[in-house]
Amino acid sequence: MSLIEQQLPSIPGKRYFTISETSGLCEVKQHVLRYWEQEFSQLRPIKRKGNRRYYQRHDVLLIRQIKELLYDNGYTILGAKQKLNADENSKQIKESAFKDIEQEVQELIDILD
DNA sequence: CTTCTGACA
DNA sequence: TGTCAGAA
Repeated sequence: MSLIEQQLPSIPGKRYFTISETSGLCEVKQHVLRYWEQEFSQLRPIKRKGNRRYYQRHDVLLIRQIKELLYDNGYTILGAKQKLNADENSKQIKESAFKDIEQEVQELIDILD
């Protein structure tokens, strides 16, 4: 989406990534990743044996997005949270709007038949 | 050897 | 956010 995102290493075709790999993939320190996990409810890597974190592609993408908001567009953590929640809401709104239109189209089709 | 938690600067 | 200790 943004210029900086293009510069980060592309995500390998693996399913899970250790915190070490994720840190490298996103260029965000490990302890920061753990901290963000407390701040952003959207960020929830699955935990396995020994409480080790395993991140998936969407986690990596989310982290990159958060990093972009925080480091590149001077958002505060609170602002970034609100931004992400707003995006999530508009996404849901668009989805429900799509369903409504889909419904109306179907009704028009029925009328034409 | 890597990662985790908790504590403290 | 950075760093360290001690455990797993």
